[in-house]
Amino acid sequence: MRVSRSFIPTLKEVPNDAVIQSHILMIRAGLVRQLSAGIYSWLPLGYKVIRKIIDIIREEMNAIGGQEFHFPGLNPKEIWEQTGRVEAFGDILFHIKNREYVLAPTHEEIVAYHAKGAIASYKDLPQIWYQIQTKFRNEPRPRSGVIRGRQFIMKDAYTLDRDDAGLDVGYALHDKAYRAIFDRCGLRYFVVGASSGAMGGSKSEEFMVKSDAGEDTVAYCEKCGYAANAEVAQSVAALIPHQKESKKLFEISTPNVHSIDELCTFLKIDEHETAKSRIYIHDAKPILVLMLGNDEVNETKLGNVLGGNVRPAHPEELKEISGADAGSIGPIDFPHRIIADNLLKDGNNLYSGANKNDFHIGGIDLRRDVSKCEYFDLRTAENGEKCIRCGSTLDVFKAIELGHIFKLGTKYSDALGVLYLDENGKERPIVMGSYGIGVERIFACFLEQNYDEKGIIWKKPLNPFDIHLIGLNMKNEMVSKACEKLYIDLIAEGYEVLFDDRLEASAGFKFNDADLLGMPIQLIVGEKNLKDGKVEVKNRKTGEKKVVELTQLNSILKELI
RNA sequence: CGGGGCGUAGCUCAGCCCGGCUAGAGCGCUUGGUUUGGGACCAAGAAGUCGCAGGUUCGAAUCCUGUCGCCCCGACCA
Repeated sequence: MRVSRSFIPTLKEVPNDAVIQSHILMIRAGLVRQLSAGIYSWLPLGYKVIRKIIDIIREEMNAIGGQEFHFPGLNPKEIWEQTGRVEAFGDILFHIKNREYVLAPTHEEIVAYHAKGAIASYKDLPQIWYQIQTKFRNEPRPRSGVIRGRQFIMKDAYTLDRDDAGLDVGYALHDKAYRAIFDRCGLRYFVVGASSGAMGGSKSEEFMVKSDAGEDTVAYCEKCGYAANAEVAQSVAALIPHQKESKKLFEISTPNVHSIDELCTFLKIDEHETAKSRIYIHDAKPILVLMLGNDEVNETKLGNVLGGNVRPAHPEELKEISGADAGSIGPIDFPHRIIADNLLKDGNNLYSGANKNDFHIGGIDLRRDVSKCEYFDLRTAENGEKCIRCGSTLDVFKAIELGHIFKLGTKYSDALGVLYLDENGKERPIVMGSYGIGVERIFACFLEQNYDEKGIIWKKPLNPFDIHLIGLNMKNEMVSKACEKLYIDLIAEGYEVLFDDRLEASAGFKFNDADLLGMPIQLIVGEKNLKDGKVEVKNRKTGEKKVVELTQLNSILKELI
């Protein structure tokens, strides 16, 4: 492709709207342009990369027996009402104004609709159906460039099986395909497993890329591979030491002390000598949750421990329940259920609220004074704590979710009546799995992992071109003739070549554009070297430059690419 | 939806607080010329309903009200 005839609008300056690196680079390198919040147009160079990503996905999906579909983006609302998902999606679902249609945010309903009746026998199963298609979600706040858009390309796959054993097989196949896809795309990623108890033992795994631009927080152990969403991640943190002697309980006047920080300052004590109290309402009954020092209650873990409905108590409710307002609540003589974080186990000589405004109690020995207390893991794992599995150090960081595989079960088959006959002639619901990959997210994550201060650093197989051929002074006949020949020859050799044949652009301008666009190899053709029958080969990643004989160019390129 | 910021030329931004001539700069773009190994130089030029609507005023990019859009933080994320 000739630069002089291509639409590759590169930008010198950092666009106002872009904040994260991948977004900045996409816009600066002329890969994408924004149309509206969360809505992007892919420009030719960017779309070339999108197609390469899609090709890889398609190959790996076909390799596990997937059959490619193209389902409509426009769906009858009625089908979505039958599964209750018009309500479940709420404002996220786009509605068409002048007909009873919705824009599909995913396609479980449509898969189930087509499977119904058409798959009538166990002999028709299993099936793997997939598509690579545009999805629509009315995100309340699109952000981070193409990472969270209102319209995006998704590979979504669905398995149809007779039973859970079949589903296990389909799920494992997708796990394998996903690893192959992300490996081939050259991404550094990891897999977060989460067994969601509420779904009846259903399994789900998320494929994540570490990035500050991410929306999920995960805890990850490099050594053993333990990875979990921070909401559920477990860690080993030091218990507070049990002191030999427990003091007696004593009450202290603490006027205007409402937080752990204020209490520590007021009494000149360490945070680890205090226990913070929070009151929740669990199935209409109050419950006191005790945390060490300033640790926050992890409400996801709390919910998992308690089951049922859990919500923080309203400020107005606190006094009636405990006798005090927030800041003075504590476990001593608290008349309802008390649970505490594991770190407080065996704690003594602790300070906490007195259930009387402006008073705290010291000398609390939890074993002695709060004997009915139950202990659970209720805190959020923090960076640097020990891995629950292997004991080495946990990393807690932000991550981008690239893909998600999970076992659906019979939710949609039941709702839509998607049944088949088994060997015994008995009707059974088809067991489904659902598997998604964000195509643009692969793109963005690749950029997040492959750039420097000059621009993008592409590598096979996603690079839009293999070679960036740069004619330094195209008005010089020797240079232009040599470039034209190289362009033809390299293409004939099977390389994808971007040819900067611009007449006017100066050398420096072309170099900087080439570094920004980031093709793996730059082939620089200038008068000086050409006089000696040589050209310069530059490795974009290492910056290494070699002046080589034209006659040896082919073998050198073969080594490099 | 809550909090914050921004909307002036293709891009980045100044001007706005304190209203006043034909609304500016840099980059980019066009034409001519000189250049061509790390974002060249000279000369001439094109380009903006100052987001939109209403109001105040002799006069509004500037003040007021409303509205739309975009970005960031939070909430949300099947």
